[in-house]
Amino acid sequence: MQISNLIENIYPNCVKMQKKSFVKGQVITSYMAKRKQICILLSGKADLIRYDSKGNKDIIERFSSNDIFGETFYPVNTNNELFVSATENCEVLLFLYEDIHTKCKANCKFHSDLISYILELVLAHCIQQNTRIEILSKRTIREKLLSYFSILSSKGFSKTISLPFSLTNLADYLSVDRSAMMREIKSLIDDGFIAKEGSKIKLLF
Amino acid sequence: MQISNLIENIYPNCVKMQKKSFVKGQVITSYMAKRKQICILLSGKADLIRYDSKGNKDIIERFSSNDIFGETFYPVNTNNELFVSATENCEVLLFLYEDIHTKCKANCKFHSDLISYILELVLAHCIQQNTRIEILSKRTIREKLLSYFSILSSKGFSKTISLPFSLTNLADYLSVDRSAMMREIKSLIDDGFIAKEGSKIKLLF
DNA sequence: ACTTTTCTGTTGCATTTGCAACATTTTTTG
DNA sequence: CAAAAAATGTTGCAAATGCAACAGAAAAGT
Repeated sequence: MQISNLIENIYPNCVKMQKKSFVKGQVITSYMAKRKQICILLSGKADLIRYDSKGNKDIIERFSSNDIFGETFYPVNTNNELFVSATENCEVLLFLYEDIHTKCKANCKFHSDLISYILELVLAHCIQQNTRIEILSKRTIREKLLSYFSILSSKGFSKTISLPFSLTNLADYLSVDRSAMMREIKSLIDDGFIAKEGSKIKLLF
Repeated sequence: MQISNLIENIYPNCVKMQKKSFVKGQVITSYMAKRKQICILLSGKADLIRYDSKGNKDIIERFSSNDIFGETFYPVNTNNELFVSATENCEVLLFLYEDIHTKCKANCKFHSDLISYILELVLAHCIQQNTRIEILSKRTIREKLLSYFSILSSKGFSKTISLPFSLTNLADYLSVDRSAMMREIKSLIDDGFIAKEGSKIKLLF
């Protein structure tokens, strides 16, 4: 299914959707407690951000093409402010959950296609979340690294993998201290579990 | 929306659904790589289980009433066997993703109601997953406990919370060693962050 | 009511981890 | 191209954590 087809056919006839562009650094949306907004990132990259009680910037989630986000997916209280900020130029589709949930009068084909499409995106999101939970559930950095590498390896059908992001970001994804992770990577190499050439990693098990 | 209404109206006219009962200990379903099954737990409790390479039982997820699961939500490879086992007597609704995704000929109301209902369940699931990720992302047991308690507190609009499961299960949910968690709970009490009476915990911050 | 299982609570110890601080290399940007 | 910013790599050290092992309390099963 092509989202671009859907958008052009459905908008503005049946669902109130907005397609907006944002430049790097711009705030795409703030999460509001009572609203139920859904956003689909058509292109670009963005971060879900919170400033904690001490004022530290906290990146909660990173979004790229075809990711779906918005307060509908995230628990929002009145006492924590969450917002999504573009880290690259972005194109975003914005609408409200109730506008797609409540059927249009015509019970039109595009409307139900849109719901199916959204369901598909959400399911893909679930799988990603479950993968992350599985990794975060591991008790040691070594186990986290190994299960992350294994998953990448089986996805790419190869014992040699190239990391999709920097080691700094990997440490964030695994939610561990970067220097401790570097130490563990070295130790994995020393113990003969992996070999590393630049950003390519070869699994030896 | 009442799922029971939906089931009685939709079945067996448009979507191939099965409503099955399982007794405690029975296997509800095994996750298969190519299939896309969706299950809705109508009543009872069940665990998503894997046996790791050493044969250790690994509880990946715990389901209760109105939880939605199945291989559609979880990354499945051919080399790891996942299955869902009833820990209490269960009633489960089973169907295939393609059977609801592909619209029925009649484009019937029940069909699209079902999709909306599933979307709602999936969104609830997403919020739970995001909550868990947020907690697992914390670096220390203390932070994990405090953020878990805070979330429970804001959900229940009260500084006094009662844990929804045993301390043993809480340690699993936080993915930390139980004895280390007990030590940290004691230390939180000593430092005046919380007070504890049986399974009730009072936040003092 | 008795037995068995699960849960709670505790401790010592070795290991892992986060933290801070730094030098070097690579990448980005004006 | 030069300057600034980000990423990589490394280390010492204190603190946090997992692990193992145990005893008593509570809950569940027969």
